[in-house]
Amino acid sequence: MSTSLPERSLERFDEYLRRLPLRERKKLRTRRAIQDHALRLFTERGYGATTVDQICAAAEISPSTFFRYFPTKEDVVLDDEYDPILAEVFRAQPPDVSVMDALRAAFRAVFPFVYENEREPMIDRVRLMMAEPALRARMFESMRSGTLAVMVDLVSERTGLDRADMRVQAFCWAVLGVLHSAMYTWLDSDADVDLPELVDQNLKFLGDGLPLP
Amino acid sequence: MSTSLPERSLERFDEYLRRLPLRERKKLRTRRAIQDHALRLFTERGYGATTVDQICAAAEISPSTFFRYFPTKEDVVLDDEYDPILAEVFRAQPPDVSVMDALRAAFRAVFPFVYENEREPMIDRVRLMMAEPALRARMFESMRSGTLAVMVDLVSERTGLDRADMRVQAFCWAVLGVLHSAMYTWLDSDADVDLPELVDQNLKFLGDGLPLP
DNA sequence: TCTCTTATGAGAGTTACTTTCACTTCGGAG
DNA sequence: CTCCGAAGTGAAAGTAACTCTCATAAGAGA
Repeated sequence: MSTSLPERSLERFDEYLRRLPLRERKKLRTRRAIQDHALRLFTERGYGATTVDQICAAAEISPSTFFRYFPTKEDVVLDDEYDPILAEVFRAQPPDVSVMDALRAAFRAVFPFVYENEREPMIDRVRLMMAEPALRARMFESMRSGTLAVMVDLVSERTGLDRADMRVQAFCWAVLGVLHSAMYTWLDSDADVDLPELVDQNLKFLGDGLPLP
Repeated sequence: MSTSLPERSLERFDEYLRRLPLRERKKLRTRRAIQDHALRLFTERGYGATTVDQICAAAEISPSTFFRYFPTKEDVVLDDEYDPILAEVFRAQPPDVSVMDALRAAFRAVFPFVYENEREPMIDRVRLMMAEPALRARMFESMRSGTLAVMVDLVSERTGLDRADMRVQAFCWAVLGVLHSAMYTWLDSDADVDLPELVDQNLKFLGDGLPLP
């Protein structure tokens, strides 16, 4: 297995691996190898121009193994798993904090996490997702079934409203909307501005009723 | 060509056709035939279970013709073209009307239009889009590059703000979010409630700053 | 060391989509 | 009316993303 890969915080990762049974260790390593090689090939020669077979050759696995790890080629790029953190921080907010402010606190906690730990690969990934229509669409679908569902849980829980209540749904969908907005704005600035800060501003602006001149 | 199709306001359509040169007429008829047969097959046996070849057989065309009319199988279901109406009504609003209220007026004008004219096929289409993840994702992408872009134009035009201004982007993305919310709520009620009304309520709620108890 | 479970690889098959090329048909100019 | 160019169409072969099946190999537990 080639070692000329971008190594996203390798020490921490290996330390984490050491505690797992060998089988799990190999699985995680394979999974990560596929992702790393795929991301590298995508940025090198483009998403559409890279075939699954090429990724497999680079990662030294068979195509059947590829699809055992990732149901589709698109899923290699989409690897969010930050929703639990979001939920945890949100629930830890004292009850007198408003829903929007609790959400802002939660995002302030979750975004810096991914932002600091693997900044460059994340920028590559987001840039890739925005560049490829198919990936953009998949990311939306992923956020809809993931982040949105979590937010609906949290908001209905905190307000006592039904999950199906129009206000809960509208609130969460609007938040999802400005999250997308923040990501686009962030990318347009070439990741120059601070993403957590941007998200926070967007949420505040949303809570203020989107006042325009 | 079979005539046992759901006939969406056929008289009006034929009247419209009569004014076009023969070539355009045939093209539109072929296009519509593909869509009708596809939608019928999709609802009968499911989206994934229907192959393009089956659609072609039903519409009596060749697969190459199919892809000449629709770049992908998904595009058969996505056939929005209401953004111009939205823009027109929005621009017709007097300058003292707020951005959000102008938008509400625009949506009140555009939604009843599609809603009244082809109610049943539209419900089928939306239901299909929501049921199939791939279609959901594509619809988002379509609204992002279509409706959202139009809204950004309109809002920046009316406020004098730059299109890239964070407030313009956040505003439009939030609106797009609650639009999605309204569609989901609508479908959950089995299209029982009034969609235009639902959209209007959502926009008002958004403009009020999403007040939760 | 010997099973038993589970990950993997090989290969064939399906389907969405692409590309090319020859054929037909329509619309207009003379 | 007729011919000519443009445009729609179909047949067929090709690519790539998946899917399925089955045989093999490698870790886990006794």
